[in-house]
Amino acid sequence: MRYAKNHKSETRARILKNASARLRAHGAAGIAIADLMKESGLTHGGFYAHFESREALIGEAFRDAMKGSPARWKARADKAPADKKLAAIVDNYLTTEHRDDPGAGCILPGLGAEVSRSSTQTRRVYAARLEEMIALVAEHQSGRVTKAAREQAIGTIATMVGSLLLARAAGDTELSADILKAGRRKAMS
Amino acid sequence: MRYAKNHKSETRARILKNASARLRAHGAAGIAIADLMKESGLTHGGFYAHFESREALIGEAFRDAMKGSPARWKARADKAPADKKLAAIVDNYLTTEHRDDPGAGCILPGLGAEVSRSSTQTRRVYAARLEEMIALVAEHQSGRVTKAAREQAIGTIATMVGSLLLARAAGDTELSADILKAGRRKAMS
DNA sequence: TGTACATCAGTGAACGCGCGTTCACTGATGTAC
DNA sequence: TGTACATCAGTGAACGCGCGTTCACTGATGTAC
Repeated sequence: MRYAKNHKSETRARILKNASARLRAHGAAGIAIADLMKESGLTHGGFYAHFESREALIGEAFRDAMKGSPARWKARADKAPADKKLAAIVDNYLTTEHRDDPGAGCILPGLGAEVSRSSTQTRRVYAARLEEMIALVAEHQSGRVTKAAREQAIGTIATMVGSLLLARAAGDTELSADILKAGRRKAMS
Repeated sequence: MRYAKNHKSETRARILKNASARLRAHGAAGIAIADLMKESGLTHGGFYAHFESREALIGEAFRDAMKGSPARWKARADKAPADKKLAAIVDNYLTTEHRDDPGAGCILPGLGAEVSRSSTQTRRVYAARLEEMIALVAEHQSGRVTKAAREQAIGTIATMVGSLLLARAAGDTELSADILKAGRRKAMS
């Protein structure tokens, strides 16, 4: 064979990873096949050897991007001492780095609006991941996962997502720094 | 004259109003000239008698949409008794009606992501309107507009926007209702 | 009062461009015999 | 060992479609003289 055994699956994974970053940074409209393939070191024609269609790719990229946030949150919490797990999640979320690099970060602030216009299946994926995040925050915020803890966790996540959204729109300004700071405090309250 | 004196300006205002609703409901990508003109009762060719370009229209529609939220918040607060002005703003924001009709509502949850990729001018408009909203909330939340009151107001707005974003993505589900409820409580806390 | 011309909101065919998708082809390696 | 053929990831020209934009034209009214 001309290529290593796992060559094709690696190429596919590379395309998917790039698509996932583009999705987070620029939304679905930011995924143009020719650009994406060029970024992945190939020409546009090769795309269809890996994916059924642009639409199918976006579906997969979305699932991939949605997996990222709960995974990163869990990793942050695991590394922090027992009494600082929630703070670790919040403080790593509302940073200027996360604000300025949406392609590497959470998909919720950037894509929430697009999801609300998407298929039922897409929204189920969204809801399932969000529930994971709620459970994770509730666990570290209240110790137990009661109804009240769930409500509090949802409020915290909504504050985090809203703060990042507003901070990103405000760009690199004083207002933006104020938003991140206010969001951190409100989320933990 | 074939038309009333203010006929042209009325037509222009109608196109702009429809564009503003489309912007909030579907983002900039949701504004297609032919569809927009059809909705406004005209054919696509007439568009350029009113606007320089699609890009120019989007800029104006954005400014129009951004004006809406602080205006609506102020109207709600003015109608409420002195001790319930903040609650009036929050409770009217985090409703199923607002969730299900983005075209008539706040532009922040839906368009924040797009704004972060826009021109400096667009972002200045955004920042200016957001400051108005912060001042309005701070006034009704803390009585005075101190630095601490400002921080608290920002947290409240971030919670409102984040909750609406998540609730819209979740659609008309139990989770969505939980988000609206948790958001109302967190925002007021 | 009548004629010729200007005005102007709106029409709809046509153009050009970007982009998703298709498809015949390439070129390197594996396999059959 | 050598020859013919299959395989398969990737190439790049070409196609078709949607959509923003242009432009010659319409048709009703106003104005000049």
